[in-house]
Amino acid sequence: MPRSRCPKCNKTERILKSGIIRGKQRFYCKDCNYHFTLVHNTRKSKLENNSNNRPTSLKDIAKAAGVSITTVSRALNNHPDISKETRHEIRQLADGMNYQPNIIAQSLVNRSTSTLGVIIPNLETTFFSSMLSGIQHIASQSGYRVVICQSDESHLSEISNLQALMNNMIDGLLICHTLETSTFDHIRMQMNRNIPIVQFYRVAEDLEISKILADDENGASQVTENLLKSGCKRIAILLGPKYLPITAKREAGYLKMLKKWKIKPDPKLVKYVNFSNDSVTEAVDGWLAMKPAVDAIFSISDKTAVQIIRHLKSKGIKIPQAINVAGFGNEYTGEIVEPKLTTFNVKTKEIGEAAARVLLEQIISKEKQPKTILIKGEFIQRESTRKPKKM
Amino acid sequence: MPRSRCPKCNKTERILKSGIIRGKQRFYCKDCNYHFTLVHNTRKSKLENNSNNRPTSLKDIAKAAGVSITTVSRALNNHPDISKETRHEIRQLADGMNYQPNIIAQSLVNRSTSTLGVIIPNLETTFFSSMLSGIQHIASQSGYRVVICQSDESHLSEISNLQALMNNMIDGLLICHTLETSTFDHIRMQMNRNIPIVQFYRVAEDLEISKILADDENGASQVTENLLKSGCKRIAILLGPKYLPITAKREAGYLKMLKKWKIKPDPKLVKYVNFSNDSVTEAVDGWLAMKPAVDAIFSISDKTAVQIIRHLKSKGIKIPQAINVAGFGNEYTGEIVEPKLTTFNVKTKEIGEAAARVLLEQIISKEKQPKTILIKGEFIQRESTRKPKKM
DNA sequence: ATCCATTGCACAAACGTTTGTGATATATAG
DNA sequence: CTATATATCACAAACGTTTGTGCAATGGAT
Repeated sequence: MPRSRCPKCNKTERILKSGIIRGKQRFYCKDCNYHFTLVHNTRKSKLENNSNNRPTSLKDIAKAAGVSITTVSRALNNHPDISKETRHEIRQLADGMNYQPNIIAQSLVNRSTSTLGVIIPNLETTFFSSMLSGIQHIASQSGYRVVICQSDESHLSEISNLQALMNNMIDGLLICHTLETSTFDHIRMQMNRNIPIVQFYRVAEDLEISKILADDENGASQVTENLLKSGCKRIAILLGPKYLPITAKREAGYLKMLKKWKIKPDPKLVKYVNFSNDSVTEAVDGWLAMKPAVDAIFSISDKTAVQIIRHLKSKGIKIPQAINVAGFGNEYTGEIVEPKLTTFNVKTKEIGEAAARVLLEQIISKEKQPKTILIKGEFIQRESTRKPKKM
Repeated sequence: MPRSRCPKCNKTERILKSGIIRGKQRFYCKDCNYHFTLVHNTRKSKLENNSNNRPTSLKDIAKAAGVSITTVSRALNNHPDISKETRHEIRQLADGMNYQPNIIAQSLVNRSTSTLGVIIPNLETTFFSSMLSGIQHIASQSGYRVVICQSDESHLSEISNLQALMNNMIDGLLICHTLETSTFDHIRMQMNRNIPIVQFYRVAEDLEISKILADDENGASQVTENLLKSGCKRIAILLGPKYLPITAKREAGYLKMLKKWKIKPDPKLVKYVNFSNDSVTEAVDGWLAMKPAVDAIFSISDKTAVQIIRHLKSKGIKIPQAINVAGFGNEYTGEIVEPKLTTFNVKTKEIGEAAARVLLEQIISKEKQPKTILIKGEFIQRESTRKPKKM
């Protein structure tokens, strides 16, 4: 039999039970038509919460200083409305209380997180990690944080990373696509959001966003030209998957230079591989069997070039006397391998820096006009190819 | 002459100007003692704001569905209070409106950002970037983002990065200290916050936080032992700066093994360098001049070991016939250099993974008990040292 | 018909900031 | 002394969520 008292009319008669809600008995006063639950703890023990070890907030400082939250906020942000004395006093207090502004709350109200997102295929090779390093340095100079995701060369992973990042978390995105990525609808879907996106190194030509490119075509031309100048006639070229813009660019540079030298390109000298060890050695062995003999191999990357050098050496083939080998990228191993690798210096760190700069510019200026930047590289003559003859 | 009407008493007499505030004239009604400014635009044109291209929020969905924000939130979070039908209906609507929850707002109310901070000396060497890769993979598996900072081996930069990250931005921190860092007050200052910190690779022994360590002492012992077994008598060791725990550990492992073999350590065989090229070659040249001759050099890192190999080769010294060279770390270049480098495989990626795992565990369980984990490595015999003799 | 339990939703506070604007005290001019 | 300007501060809304709890309708048991 309910002996509860109605909080409104203060009567104990005509009080009926009105169900159990979340484990607690509810009552209903027929007189004042009021539903209620018997609450013992007086509305959250908020005062005890005070001793909770939360970081100090503006509210804490305001209470300590005897001013309003507004005043504290303005004082710390040097707003002219606040007098020099209060400003100083509050800053002292804030320092004393070890105040650190809550960036999350700031982000919420300012609608900006000072954070850049980066999606990159991989971090374990210096080629990519140095790009990231460039990005990070530029970002940090402008007070931006960098959150990174590795796609591990998986298209699906790229998509899920993209979605995870674009949830209001970042002010801008830098992306270098995976080898698998040949469609770009996932990017298009995000382009209507107000978050600028910049592609770097591996880009999709037809998207209307900014791109930072390595000078692939010109680089491939330069490498090819140097091989030609050194007397090579039959230059094989090892490329990546056919659908990659990078592959197309380098092939174009290669062909352009052959044409300039009036050498008829031989399709058998062009092979497309997926970067696996086996596919590389298979391609090389194919060339070795050819007649007339191949006298130079131009490889898509330094990594594969080093592999080729080791493979040739294991077969007793002299480099560069019998075959010239050139790489692309200028990774550190190219300096270590013997003979030292002739290559093209793709300035990876500069690419990262440029990408970050372009992105920051777009974030700050809110300018949407896409921009394309080509980072020039440089040919590096080392020992794995013969020196060009004087012309 | 002011002809304004008081909004309160509706009179036009006895209205005085009362200053200019933010460019607008203010008035003062002597009758009702009321201050006011003439406002033309009726309290912010908020309705126009609606067409603003902000991302859809719960409020938008609520309005479209004709329910409350609470209901939408609960529907999308599968709260049992909401009926299956409404739940489904709202999810449809949300998908249609391309709703993405605002992570910032969620973070604010949940007091957690699902973000890990990483401070690492450098990203351009695979040694560190592979650690980062390990961290990133584990974090991403658990749905955590990773924000990175490079300290560039600068202590001051480490400190400023630390402060920048600890502002409520991250749920936990992973740090690998710089070479310069020998005091740890900046870490201690942050330990009372509720953000767990885990040190990896380069750690401060006396801090009461979790540490992930490479098996330096044991590794150095193993390398030394293998050199001894191959017949070396005078093993020189190149170490980093003296105050680094890593230096101490490796020196200890080296000395321990000498003692076990009853070889009296020669202080001249131990040198401390700062990793610069010059300091390394200087140390090596010093050893080369010694009598009795040094027959093995054990180098603090693979990078310096490769340098040493190139230096010795340039002097025509045969490796390993005249001098054995061993490295530490197992970087990729060790496989490329000739002769291939004997080294100790510090499992960098595993260190990163373990660090992330320990940190995540602490974040989730709120357990504060520090944990120390040793990641075992393995000796790798290659060509730059003689094979151990059968014992 | 009366009482109670369950279901399904809404209200409002809270997270920690920033910021537009109101309000008071004081200074200055006439 | 009166009328206006300035300096300094406070109020309250807003950012987009989550969540404790209130309330009404429905249905079942007595």
